[in-house]
Parts: sequence; structure tokens; C-alpha cells
Amino acid sequence: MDTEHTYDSDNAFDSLFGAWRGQAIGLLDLDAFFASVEQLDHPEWRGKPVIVGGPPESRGVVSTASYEARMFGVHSAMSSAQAQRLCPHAFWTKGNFARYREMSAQVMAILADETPYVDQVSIDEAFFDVTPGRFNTENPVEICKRISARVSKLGITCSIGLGSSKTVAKIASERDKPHGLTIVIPGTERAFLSPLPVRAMSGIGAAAERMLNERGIRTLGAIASARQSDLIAVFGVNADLMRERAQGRELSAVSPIDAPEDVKSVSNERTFAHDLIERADIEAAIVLLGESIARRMRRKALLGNTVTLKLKYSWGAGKTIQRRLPHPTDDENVFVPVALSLLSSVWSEGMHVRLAGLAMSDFDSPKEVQTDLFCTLDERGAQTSERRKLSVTIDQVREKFGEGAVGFGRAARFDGDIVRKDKYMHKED
DNA sequence: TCTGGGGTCCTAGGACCC
DNA sequence: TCTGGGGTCCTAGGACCC
Repeated sequence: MDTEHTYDSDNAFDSLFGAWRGQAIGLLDLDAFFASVEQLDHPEWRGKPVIVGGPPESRGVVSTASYEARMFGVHSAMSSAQAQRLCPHAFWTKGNFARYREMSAQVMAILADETPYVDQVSIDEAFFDVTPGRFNTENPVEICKRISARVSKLGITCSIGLGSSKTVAKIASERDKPHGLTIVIPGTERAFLSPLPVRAMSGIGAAAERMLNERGIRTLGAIASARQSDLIAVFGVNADLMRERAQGRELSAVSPIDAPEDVKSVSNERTFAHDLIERADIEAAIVLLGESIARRMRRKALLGNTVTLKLKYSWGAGKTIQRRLPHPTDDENVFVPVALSLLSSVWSEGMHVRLAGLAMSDFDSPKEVQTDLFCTLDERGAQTSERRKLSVTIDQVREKFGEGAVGFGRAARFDGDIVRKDKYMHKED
């Protein structure tokens, strides 16, 4: 790695060459991940500003900016239009998520090779537990260095934070980017955390920050010693946990990697380059969202009980409405009509829709669900329609021949995510 | 014409039952 | 006819994360 920072340099010798005391948790964060993969795959983009995100001309935002683009002030979540003004010569790409998932899996495999205790937080982040004696007895610092080197061999880099809890590891990982290793020696957590602004700790966003500041609480040290009533006012039932985290003494377990993933919801939403005005267009969008959700649910063998419809309007406001279904299902022919029936509660003629979203949630526990795609679900009262069988067949064709292999008239309303009235009026089925 | 798309978790109110 | 309180389910919305 380029650099290695140890928070407490006086004790660094002990931790590097002596025994690590207590729990050792690492947080690995892939540096500018999507942009780095693009630079790996496009040699001509290396050393140049690269922006992964939606097109500037159609309400896109920046997903990831390479470090070269960040020097121009471009950052994640910025509107693409603004990013283009700041950095007009950047290379743009919408991104290739299948490729990112593949790279991510290779990194996670490296972690899994070093320790079975891995919590993947997102596509580019994971906690890992390298507590001596838990899986092996090697010095955690050495393990982190090796992980970093192994990731570099893939052609991308990571930053790692190492400490005695998830909170400390996460904050440490952000101290030195890209390609850094920051170690917080056990026993120095409180001194490390205490001067940091409250926003440094995950779980504290704009709203909590404002409430804390109103009470004169601006640093993690101030949270550590705040009045209980203040913390309850801001964090509610999580007051004690947040204080412990700010003190660097929360118990944070990293679960074994083979723990079953516990999916709570599957959703899909789309912001349209141009507002949708007509009912038929909004309905067509909901149908398409439902197809994608159903396919992912079937792949994960999930049966959902609740469907949620979400709209955002041209003036910025949004509405969600949800309905519990009579039976759990993974069949878009069952839950999409329910979503369509909810449309009138949140939309009426004349309302301009900039975003439509659909979600399925409240899944039955996985062990009750059979994984065979062709299974019938009658025993549990789920509906097995002829149309579901068709959906399953389409899943398999798409799996084999790609997304574009099967299209319906309704899909032809959309060109990418842009509704093309002229197009669907000719292709309407 | 400035704001995406995937999630998780929490809260609060109303309906309903006892 | 008026009344309390607890528990649970359902629903809408907001805060937060990457």
C-alpha cells in the first residue's frame, strides 16, 4: 500500500510486532470502485477523469467519480449536469453492474480465504474479523497488509481500517484513501474518536446532526459524555448503543460468511428523462418494474406478502402506498394488478410523474420456499397461474440469451428509461 | 431541466380484538 | 350507552447507508 497509518504511534511497535489484544475487526473499502474497474477495463482511461453515472442530459446523478475527476470537485450523488460543468472533458459511462459484481465477488473471495467471519455491507465494502485465536493466530496487521496486496493484484485498490469494533474500523478506513491502512491500537479508541464531528459515525445523518447540534453536541466525544435525556431525544431506543459506539466500546459481531442472507425487500424504480403524464405510460412503467422484481424474487426463491407502489411528482413531492396480498407470491401476474389498482389512490389525471417505483417485501421465511423454479405452490395457497409458468420460462431464456432476448409490446414504450410516445403508438400490441 | 437506485430500520397512528 | 387499556396488525413516511 502507499501508506500505513497507525493512530497511536507510541504503541505501534507493540501492535506490529507484539500481540494484538482483544477483538480485531477490519473494514475493507474499494477505492472509487466502479470508476477503478472502468479504468482497469479501458486502459486509455487510466490517469484520466472517469465518471460513472446517469447521462447529464436526462436527470442522471454521479454514482462514482475517479480520483482524477474528484480533483475537479466531482463527487458521488452530484447531479450529472453539474459534474459535466465542473469536468467537461471527463469520460462518461453508465456502468456495467454485472462486471462490478464479478470483481466484487473476487475481492470477497479473498476475504473469505483469510477468515470465515465476513460481513459484506455493500458491493464495495465488507467487515471482517481477524481476532487472534478466533480463526487463526496471526497478527491482524499482517493479515490486513496481505489482503490489501492481494486486492491490488486484481488491478484495483482498497483502503482498510483496523480496530476493536465496527465503528472504529469504519471510521479508520476513511482516514487514509486511496490505498491506505489505518490501525487504531486497542485502548486508544476513545482518543481516536473523541475529536471527530458527529457525522463521522455511520448512522448519524443530516437530521440527527442538526438535533445534536441544537443540544450543543458536535463531536463523538460530546456524545460519549452527553446527558442521557439528550441522547434519548435524538436516538430514541438506540441512545445507549450510540453512546457505546461513540466511546469505541460497542460489541460488534461479524457473522460467519455462510450465514444465510436475509433479504427484506426487492425493489425497482425509475426516474424518467421526461415526466409521465398519461395513465397508460405510468401503467406500462409499473408493469416493467414488476417484471424485473419478479425475476429477481424467483432467482432468490422469495415469496412476498406486501406490494408497495411509489410515485414522485414533478414538483418533488412523493407518495407511497402499500397493500398486503391475500397470498405470498413471486408472480408479477398477481402483484402487478394489485399495484395498478393502487394507482388511483396516488395519482389522478393531470399529475406529472417523474419517478415510479415498485417493491415487494415481507417475505416468507426461506426454508418454507422451494427453490425449484417449476414447483407448484398450491400447498401454501399461493397462486400458480399459467402465466407464472410463462414468466419462469422467460426467466430461463433471458438467463441463457441475455436481457434483450424477450420483449413485449409494452416494453417498446420505453427506449431505455425514456418514454417514446411516437414509438409505442406504432408498436402497441 | 439541478436530486439515482438499491436497500434497512424506526416511528406513529388507526383498525380491530379482547 | 359510555368507557379504559393492552396487544397486534397494517399502513405511510422519514432517516440513513452505499
